[in-house]
Amino acid sequence: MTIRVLIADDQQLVRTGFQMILDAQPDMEVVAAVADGAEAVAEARRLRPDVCLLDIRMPKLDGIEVTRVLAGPGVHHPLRVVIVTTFDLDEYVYGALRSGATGFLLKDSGPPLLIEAVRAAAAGDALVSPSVTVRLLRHLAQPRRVPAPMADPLTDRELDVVRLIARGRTNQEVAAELFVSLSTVKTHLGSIFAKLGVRNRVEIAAWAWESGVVS
Amino acid sequence: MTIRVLIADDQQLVRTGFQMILDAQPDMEVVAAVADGAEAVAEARRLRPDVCLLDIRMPKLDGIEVTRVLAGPGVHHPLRVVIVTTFDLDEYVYGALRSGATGFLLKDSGPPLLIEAVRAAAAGDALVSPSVTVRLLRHLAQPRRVPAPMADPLTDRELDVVRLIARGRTNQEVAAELFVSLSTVKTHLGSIFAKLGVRNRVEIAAWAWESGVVS
DNA sequence: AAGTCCCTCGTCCGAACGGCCGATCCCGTG
DNA sequence: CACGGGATCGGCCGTTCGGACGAGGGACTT
Repeated sequence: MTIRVLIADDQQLVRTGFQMILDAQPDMEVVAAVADGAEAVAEARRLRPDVCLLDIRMPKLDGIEVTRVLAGPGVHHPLRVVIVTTFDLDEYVYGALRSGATGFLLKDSGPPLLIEAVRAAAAGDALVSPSVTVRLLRHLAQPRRVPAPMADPLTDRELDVVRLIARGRTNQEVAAELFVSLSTVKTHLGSIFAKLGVRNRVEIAAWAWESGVVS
Repeated sequence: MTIRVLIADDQQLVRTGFQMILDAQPDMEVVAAVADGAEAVAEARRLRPDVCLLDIRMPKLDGIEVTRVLAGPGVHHPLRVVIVTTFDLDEYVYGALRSGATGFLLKDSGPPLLIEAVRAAAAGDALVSPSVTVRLLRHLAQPRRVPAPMADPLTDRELDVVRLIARGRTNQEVAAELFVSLSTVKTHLGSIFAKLGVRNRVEIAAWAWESGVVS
């Protein structure tokens, strides 16, 4: 049962390099090597490989968009996709993994990791580059919400206001929902501004989301 | 610069197996191989290895407790710890990673993964077994729901505006940061209101936080 | 060449916001 | 009892926001 692999990268050297590494494995076979996202989609649909190695930076369609098409939600026969990129920017990582990728490799990874990533993807598992994984783990292991002990804590009433503000209510609506007058809401708002050290209601909302007051 | 490794596992065969694999690497050296958690702590403090391979199931102290002692928060000179186990139960995974481990390997992983995991840990990175990673990713990608595929998606420029708005910027400040006029910002705002179906900037912020556009 | 998006910019205007005063009431604590 | 803090109101004023127009240019598709 050989693993059939598709490679998509706009750099010729990368394509051939990956192909040589993978073809040297007895249980792997590169069935296509294309240079842009549109070709990747077409060939993937035609050849139905087990695993797709996709670069992020590609002409026409980038790797994340290709992933969304091939492995995203709602796809009937999703392919395993491993994103391979030079950049490890957070936006790429989360975008890729959200779009349905089952792997994320940096190009500075050695051949062993590439091979293991393909093998893992074929098995339905996922291998992520260690330098990226360490950041994912920090996000996972640090859900502790302690932004600032705040010298002057908000009162209960002020928190009521904060919660409604953070949901997009206007001062009028807050007043109505709390059964107080508009003036009262504005007074509370003033105290909140001072205590949080912010200048407008959107910053209150941002603080509320960050600190977990709303979710 | 050889990587000095400590192995802790209560099974003799596993210890020697790991030791043979790692000692075969030119850049690695096993400095100790112990059979229980108490010994692991003692030897780790005495020899100060670069990486510790810890089993979870061990007499006296289990691998997670050892990790907490050697690499947990508040430790002055934390060691890199890779947890190696036969079981991939979720409790173990999260417990291990929260306690400060920088790697999580299943014993069914091949030697290449073990070697890469040690190398990654020594470099301050983290490698997690693919079969475990895939579950971590699901946890990570799940809360990122897509409430509505949005018939009319935001353009790149509109997303720029959304991100700044969500951080509490005023229209003036957005205009300045994007090098456009106030009118342009307001026009974009209008499109965003229509597309998201919201009525004020705070609801934009709330949408941005919920959808993960900002974090 | 025509059409369609997207980005850009402008004006006018009413509503909402935020800052700054001050004020009353209640309920604790010292 | 006096004091302080929280919650509740009111008025005034300048700034910001948001809606509703119109309009030009650049890029891409047909």
